[in-house]
Amino acid sequence: MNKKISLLLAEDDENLGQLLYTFLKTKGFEVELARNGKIAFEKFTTSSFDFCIFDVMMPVMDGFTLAKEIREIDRKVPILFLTAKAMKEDKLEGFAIGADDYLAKPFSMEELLARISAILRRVEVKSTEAAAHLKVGKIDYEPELRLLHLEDGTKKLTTKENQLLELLVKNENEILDRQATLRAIWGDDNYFNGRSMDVYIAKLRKLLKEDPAIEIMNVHGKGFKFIVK
Amino acid sequence: MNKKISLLLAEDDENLGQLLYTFLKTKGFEVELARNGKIAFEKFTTSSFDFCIFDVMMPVMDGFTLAKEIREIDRKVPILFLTAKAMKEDKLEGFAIGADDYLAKPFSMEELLARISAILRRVEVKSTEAAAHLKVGKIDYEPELRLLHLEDGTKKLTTKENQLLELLVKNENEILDRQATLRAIWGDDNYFNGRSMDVYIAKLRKLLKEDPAIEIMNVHGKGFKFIVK
DNA sequence: TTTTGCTGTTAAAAAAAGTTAAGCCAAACG
DNA sequence: CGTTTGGCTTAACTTTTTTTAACAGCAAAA
Repeated sequence: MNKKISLLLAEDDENLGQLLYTFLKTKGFEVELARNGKIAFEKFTTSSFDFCIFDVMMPVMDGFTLAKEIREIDRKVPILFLTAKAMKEDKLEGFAIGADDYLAKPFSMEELLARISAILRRVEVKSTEAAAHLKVGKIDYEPELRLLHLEDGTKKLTTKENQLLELLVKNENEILDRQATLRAIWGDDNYFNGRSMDVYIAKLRKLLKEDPAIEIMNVHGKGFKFIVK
Repeated sequence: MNKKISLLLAEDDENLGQLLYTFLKTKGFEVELARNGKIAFEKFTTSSFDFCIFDVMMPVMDGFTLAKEIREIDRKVPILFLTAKAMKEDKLEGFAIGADDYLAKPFSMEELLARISAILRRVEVKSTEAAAHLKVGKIDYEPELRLLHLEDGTKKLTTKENQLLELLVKNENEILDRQATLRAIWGDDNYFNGRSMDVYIAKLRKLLKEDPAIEIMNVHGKGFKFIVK
């Protein structure tokens, strides 16, 4: 699916650092861990990040100084501070620098995640997608516009046709689990929705049959597999 | 250059409401105060706001419900919750809905202001570039003036035409939920209003058809999607 | 091999949406 | 006042999209 969100994490405490690193990784972020502000700043300047999480108290270069430096070169990247003390002055200083949020230790992982999401949701919106064209064999497919360009003209896909084909194509050569797909598109994997899905598989096969290199293969009891030879 | 930032404040407590209202006014915001969620929602649908501050506990319609309704029609507007209890579950629920921040009573005015600023800074960058002003190819739309400039003259939109088009444009490339839209514009999502909306969709399509890059796409059972290719 | 469950396919039914026109009501006009 | 006008809703009919039904075929288990 979408590109992973890259996250710069600056935390000097080994334990907490590892914990956060692992947690955020499992949540699907791409994470860089820096042990102090200086290292973090170097990382920031050499590659690019979508989000920053900084501990305030760190050796060599503290979180505030780091944030100030970064704000000089990037006015927009969201920054979230972690701090041991919930001191109001610190808090205000952080916001003044341009913090986006502030989390006092101890905090729960859930809460951290919730805050990251809250901030990212808005920032992310526009930055994404540039109308991805999927070219498979003779076929040119634009999921965003629900268009399937075939040899004999362009077919406008219906909502369901498009959702299903998009999932199939995005999981090319992998098994698309039947139940998971039903839940994803129909919301429920009951019998009738299953039959409905089979009907749509038949429709897609009919549409795609002009390209013999493409096949929607059934994996009995498991799901379907979109294959390009 | 800058227009005042408009702020929707939903707070049932008379004292706190007045206090916040006055404070925010002096800080240069344009503030609307609503005594409960229902009134707030009506205000939100009739005029437009840059920022929302909602008390969680309110009669008639609580802050969470209000936020949910608003998120259906505006995925981006920042929402900050105020609550008497600093309960973690509440907090998480708020973030899940798409809150941007969360402030537990009692809080200082300074802190409130700091948080508003922190959130706005991020949002503002985008909103200036975006503007509620659509200019695509031949079409130029001014929602505030209800004017649609086409190749062959300017069309004055009616109230409903304008409300619907504005919502569509503001949610460009995203699904505009059918029911939420009905509640936002018609106040009720019954069958007849639904048909009425379909009639307006047809009208808008007819108006916009001169620009082939624009499409109002239907997402069966969900709503409509305004697409600019 | 037989049975059972899963899938392929086509057709019919149902639901949602597209379109056009008629009806209704309130504000503006004569 | 009666009439016109504009905006919105309701109605009627059409088309599209999705679901359900029916039956045939095939795969795996018994």
